[in-house]
Amino acid sequence: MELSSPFPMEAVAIEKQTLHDQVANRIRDLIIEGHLAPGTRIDETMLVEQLGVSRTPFREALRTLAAEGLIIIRPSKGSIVRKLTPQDVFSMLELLAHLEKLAGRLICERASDAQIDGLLKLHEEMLKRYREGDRLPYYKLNQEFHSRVSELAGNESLRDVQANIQARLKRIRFLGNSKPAYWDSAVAEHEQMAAALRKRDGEALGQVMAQHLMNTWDRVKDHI
Amino acid sequence: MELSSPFPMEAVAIEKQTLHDQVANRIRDLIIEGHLAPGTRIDETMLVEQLGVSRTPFREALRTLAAEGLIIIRPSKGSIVRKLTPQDVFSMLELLAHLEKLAGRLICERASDAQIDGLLKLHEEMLKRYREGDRLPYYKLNQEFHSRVSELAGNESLRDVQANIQARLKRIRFLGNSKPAYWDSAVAEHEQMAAALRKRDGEALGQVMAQHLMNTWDRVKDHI
DNA sequence: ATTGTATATTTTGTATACAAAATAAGGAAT
DNA sequence: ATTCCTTATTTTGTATACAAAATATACAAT
Repeated sequence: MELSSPFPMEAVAIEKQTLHDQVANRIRDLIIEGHLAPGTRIDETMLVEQLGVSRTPFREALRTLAAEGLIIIRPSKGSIVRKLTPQDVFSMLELLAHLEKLAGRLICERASDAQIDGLLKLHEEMLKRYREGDRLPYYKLNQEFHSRVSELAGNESLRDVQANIQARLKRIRFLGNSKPAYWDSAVAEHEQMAAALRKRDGEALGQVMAQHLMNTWDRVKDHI
Repeated sequence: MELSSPFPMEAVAIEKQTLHDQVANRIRDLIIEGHLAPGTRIDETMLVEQLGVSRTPFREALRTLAAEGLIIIRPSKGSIVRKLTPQDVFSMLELLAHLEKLAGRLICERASDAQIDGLLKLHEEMLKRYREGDRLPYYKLNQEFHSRVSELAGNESLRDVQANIQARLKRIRFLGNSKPAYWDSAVAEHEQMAAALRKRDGEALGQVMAQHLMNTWDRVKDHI
């Protein structure tokens, strides 16, 4: 069923940022870093004041964030930071599992040796952080690893969807790494990924990645 | 690897529409129905006049559409209707193939008999239109069929992503049904889906659906 | 004719102002 | 005290106004 992608990859141009974009980024960070907790009402007057912009770009930013699924706009009743139900998280992880399974298979077919090498380097970095017990850097490298796998799969839509879901799950997954035992098992799974990568065994890689994501459900489900 | 979803399905409330939403819907229709061709610049002054709204809700609608991938906002240079490159379409179909493969597997596990029956009824409807040569109604039922498969898979994220991609491909897929031979083969594939559905054979259903989508690439690729 | 440059016009981005809706506050009646 | 209703106050939605940027136009110099 698989077709090898008939298109090469290409670079993207850098665009200038409008106020709207900056505001969207700022709010996104506030949400992801937990300064705006899920369920919190988004106080326009306050935030507009705090960010020093007028309501027009601010509200445009809200539309963007709503479309991304980070907030919910209730007509005439204000916006709130979206609170993920267990159902939401499960469905996102289930989907992500399949997306990354696909990505895993595809990179083994499509990525260059150098690119695979880059992934393995990233993996080594992660291991180092793990051994030294540096949770935050590990976490960031982990995000980077998964993003890059999706990136290198050579399917832009896949990358976009993965990025969106990963962003929305960011906070929750961070919490999931709290228990040491959880971290150990996650690292073990990453070791398996690295092994599959070295062999360019797409089937195995996909399998491990999917399993990894479904295990993530077990690791995070009590934190919701 | 598969877990059966630990959550039941539930109904959703109906929300009132803001002006912004109405405008977004209107423009979406204009794009999907081809009144605003891909690549076309979106003339704010003209459309705002035509729709009888001010620029504020109009521009908010643009943000929403941009987040959905239907238009592209180039800062200070206006918005254009997004033109899909062959790469874009391929990547969307490749992804869609995997999403619907997953959906096919899941409905066989999770959907009720009545729901599967509903799908088969829809299929019969489609056949009738096919035999009578009514392309447009067939096309609409087809969209409905694929949407409902994703709906019944019981994974909200999957449904959302499928809906988004399907919407963006709407026009192009319509064009793909032009040649009679193409239509014949698409219907043949749908017959296979129905057969798998009747047996609740998720593996087979997923397989056919994925194949169906990859064949769609062949059916549409010359229309881009 | 072509290129370049200066000026006018249009288009886009943001702020403010006003209207409508929702929420909160203040009593009166039970 | 609790419920209901009425009236402020706040919050949200939309329109308009102004600023900045981009594009088009006109004209001169080569």
